[in-house]
Amino acid sequence: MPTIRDIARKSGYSVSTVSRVLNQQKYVSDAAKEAIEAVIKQLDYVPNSLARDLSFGQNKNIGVVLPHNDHPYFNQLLNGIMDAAFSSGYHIVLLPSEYNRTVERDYLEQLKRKNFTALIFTSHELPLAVLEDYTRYGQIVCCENPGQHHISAVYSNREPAYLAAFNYLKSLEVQQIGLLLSRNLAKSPTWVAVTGAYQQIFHQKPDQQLMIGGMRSFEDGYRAAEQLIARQPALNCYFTNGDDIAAGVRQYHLDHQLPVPILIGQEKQLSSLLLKMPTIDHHFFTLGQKAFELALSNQHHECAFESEFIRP
Amino acid sequence: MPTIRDIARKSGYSVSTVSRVLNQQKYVSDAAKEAIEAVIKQLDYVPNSLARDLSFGQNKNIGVVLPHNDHPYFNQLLNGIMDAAFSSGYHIVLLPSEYNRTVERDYLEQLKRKNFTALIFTSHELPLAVLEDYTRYGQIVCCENPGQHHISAVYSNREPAYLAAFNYLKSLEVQQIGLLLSRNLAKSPTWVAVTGAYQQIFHQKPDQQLMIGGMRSFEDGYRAAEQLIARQPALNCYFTNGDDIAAGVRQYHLDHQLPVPILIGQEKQLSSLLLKMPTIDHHFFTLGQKAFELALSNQHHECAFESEFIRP
DNA sequence: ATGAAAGCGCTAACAT
DNA sequence: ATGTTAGCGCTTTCAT
Repeated sequence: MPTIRDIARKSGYSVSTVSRVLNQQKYVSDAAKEAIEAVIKQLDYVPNSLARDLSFGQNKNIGVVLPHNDHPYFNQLLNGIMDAAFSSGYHIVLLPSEYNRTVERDYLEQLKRKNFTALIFTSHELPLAVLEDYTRYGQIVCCENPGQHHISAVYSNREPAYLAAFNYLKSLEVQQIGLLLSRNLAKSPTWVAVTGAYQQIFHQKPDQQLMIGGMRSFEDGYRAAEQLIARQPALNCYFTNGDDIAAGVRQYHLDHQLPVPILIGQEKQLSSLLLKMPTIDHHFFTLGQKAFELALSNQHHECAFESEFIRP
Repeated sequence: MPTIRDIARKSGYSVSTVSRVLNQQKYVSDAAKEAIEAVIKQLDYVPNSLARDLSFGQNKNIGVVLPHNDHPYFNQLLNGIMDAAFSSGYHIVLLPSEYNRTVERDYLEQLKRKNFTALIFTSHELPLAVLEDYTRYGQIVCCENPGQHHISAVYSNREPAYLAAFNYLKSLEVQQIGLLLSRNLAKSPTWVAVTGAYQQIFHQKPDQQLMIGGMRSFEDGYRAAEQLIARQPALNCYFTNGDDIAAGVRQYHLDHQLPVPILIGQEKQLSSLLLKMPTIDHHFFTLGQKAFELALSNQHHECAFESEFIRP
């Protein structure tokens, strides 16, 4: 592989002049430019990125930490990130965390080693204080409200949409509501927000027996319906964390000659459109785009969107 | 940020000794090791990856070229790749190509610049000869039968499963079959394989009017059913390129009081399990794992699997 | 077991 | 406009 020195020697110019034409800088005569470019073409030369990165002190990689990639939340967010990254010259590195703190910590250490220019946490198990601590080594963006922590963030304010959704169900005079949620943790922000909104509207806590977490797919919804119906045969209303999950619930009802239930989806997947059910749009794609934007910035930013309750 | 020289100075040892303890090499006295590690901890030092990569002549990034990420084919393949990469110390860089040759060419050039150690093409628009040409700059793995081309490859032999599927439909004495396929190109390998198998079993070409390409999702299946039923109201059998697509078709039939059709899915998504329909497992996850393995190897390998027709 | 020094290939400050 | 050279921070050969 020829190096910049080879080009310099063969063209009769110096390395700095070659470097100048490579980087399209000023102060290069047409003659020099032409001669050098000829040699470059002749020797089939391309500059070495590793050397360039070392010299520049950083590479063009943005790490994206995500626990797994089979939930629309991560898919849509990632698509937004990719979309924004596409024409930027930056690369997206996929960093699976599996909700493991040690793994997350390792990625932070890699940021310190300059393996990435910035890190986007689509979700995190580590305390925000830890993330904050690493911001001195590179930009870090998280996807939730960082509260007091000095971390760049993009997130959607979910409460209003949740309130609207429960209000809608209240107006339908439903008796019981199955709550299908994402994480299994009662302390997760989503869980808290949903139960909070529920209480505000119905003036009581949701029935623990009708709550299930860990929902990711159509299949999960199907099985959840099975479980909940066993506990409460008359159940015919579900608030779910995804359109596909709702579709699974619906399928279970259909398959077992139960009346089609009242459903609320989330993520605004196209299935909600087809099944004509209400959904909640958290604007994850847009969030992803914004997250990437913040990752490139070196200032602190917080960017809040508003989730939207959508009736068919 | 402290460098290896700082550690050397402060510990009283030389740079090379420090390097030895960093890389856990032999020939370091316990005293030296201890002293050096103390200083490392004290100064909160970590080695710089950029410098390391330059010195080593390559980084630990594997680029994965994929046209888009909303088809289970790519998702499952990617999951397999990620799974294999997870504990390897290598990173997966997502390289969206959008079926664009110029973009693909650019990724190949980046391989040449040593921006990646290897490249996996889950799909490619560029001729295989071009990919082959770039193998001198790093390992390249493609996900189809490379034929005469000297490129490492993983793929699944689809024909037997297609034959089995059509045989199954024949045994059911279906009159017409809607064919829902992936790409819109009549020359794509899949298209050729499917129509070939069809002809072998039914001794005639499939009806062009009942073929639709570009299927990616539940929604696509739903709309395709709509179109095909308009052309052929009695249609009640579909061979599809995905379980979700089949699910969409089924939904259309249900929503329009049409009898539930005979369906064959693909990709062995869980929906086929729930909907109790036959499917074809191309083992994409396994393929992905293998693709990553080959990416790390510097020899030429080809690895063929066998697709599997699965009856519920 | 330890150290000195020569790269790795490029950028950029400085000199001419 | 062009050239010289000192880094960037690490690994590795070759001495000792």
